[in-house]
Amino acid sequence: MAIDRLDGRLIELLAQEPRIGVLEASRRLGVARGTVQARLDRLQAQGVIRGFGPDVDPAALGYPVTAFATLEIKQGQGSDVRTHLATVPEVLELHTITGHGDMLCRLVARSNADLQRVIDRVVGFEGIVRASTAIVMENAVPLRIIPLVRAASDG
Amino acid sequence: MAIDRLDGRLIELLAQEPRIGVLEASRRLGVARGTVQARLDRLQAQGVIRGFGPDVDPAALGYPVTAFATLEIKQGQGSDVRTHLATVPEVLELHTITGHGDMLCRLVARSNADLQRVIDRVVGFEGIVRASTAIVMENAVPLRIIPLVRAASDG
DNA sequence: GGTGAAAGGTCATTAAG
DNA sequence: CTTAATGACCTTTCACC
Repeated sequence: MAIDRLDGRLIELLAQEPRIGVLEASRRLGVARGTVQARLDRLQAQGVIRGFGPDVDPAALGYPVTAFATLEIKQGQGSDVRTHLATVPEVLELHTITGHGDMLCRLVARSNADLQRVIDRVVGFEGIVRASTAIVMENAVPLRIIPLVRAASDG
Repeated sequence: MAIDRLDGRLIELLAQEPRIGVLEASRRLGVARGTVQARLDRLQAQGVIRGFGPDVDPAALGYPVTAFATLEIKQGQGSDVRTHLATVPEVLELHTITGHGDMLCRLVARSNADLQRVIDRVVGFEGIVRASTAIVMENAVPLRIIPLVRAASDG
């Protein structure tokens, strides 16, 4: 189940230089090409590596404002709220969290003013009782995974 | 600055099938190779596409528990807290948010019991006054970007 | 458009758990 | 004995000029 040292180094290498191929990776890691290929296949089969999709920056798309909204949901309306929020493009992710029918969602907007429009659309749904929004001022630690990979592979 | 319809379709295509090359992408989109290559170069130069790093699933690494912690920071200790949290592998991201010296961080742990260890390590720092943690029960909408890309390219 | 290179697959051999 | 790594070979496909 867990990944070993070589898996960890492979993931790190791919994260740092995504453009290198299997052959180049095998050279860098000092192992055979087939080994890298087998590891990659296994990591993807296990679901450790979900894919290699493009990493898109919302700010560069014109949405420089990020916010987190905590939503209080009316009993039994969770499913409807999920469906509703999934239709809002500015909702980048949504979690149900511990607490009395609470959800947490990540939003982006074109500006602070535009955030009002987004929030109105988000909470404009009968199942949502209350919403509390926190605007992100600085992304001190951008979403990262490498340190965790190191920890998981006892690197 | 903004992306057009073709950019949007290209990003979508790459998100759905990351393994396809420039040539195959040009066939699917019905445009010339050079066009796709130029668009890709421009999108990366503009920062819209940050890269094609591997998308790693923390759960598959053995960290199935996710939580969000809101931290209240002592005045003037923000920088030290950032440095401290950056050393904790289980801290996947950290934001400074609106509110009285507040930060929001995303954590993962091996189990609910292990979460206690992670939180202890996170808050075991003098600059942190108070911490409030919400455990994620269900990731109703996984982190996504395609709907926003569609909206940005008026797709 | 042509060409050098790499990806992806299969195989037998060898090493290690 | 089972699993994994290796190096060799092959064909298709792509990236670059």
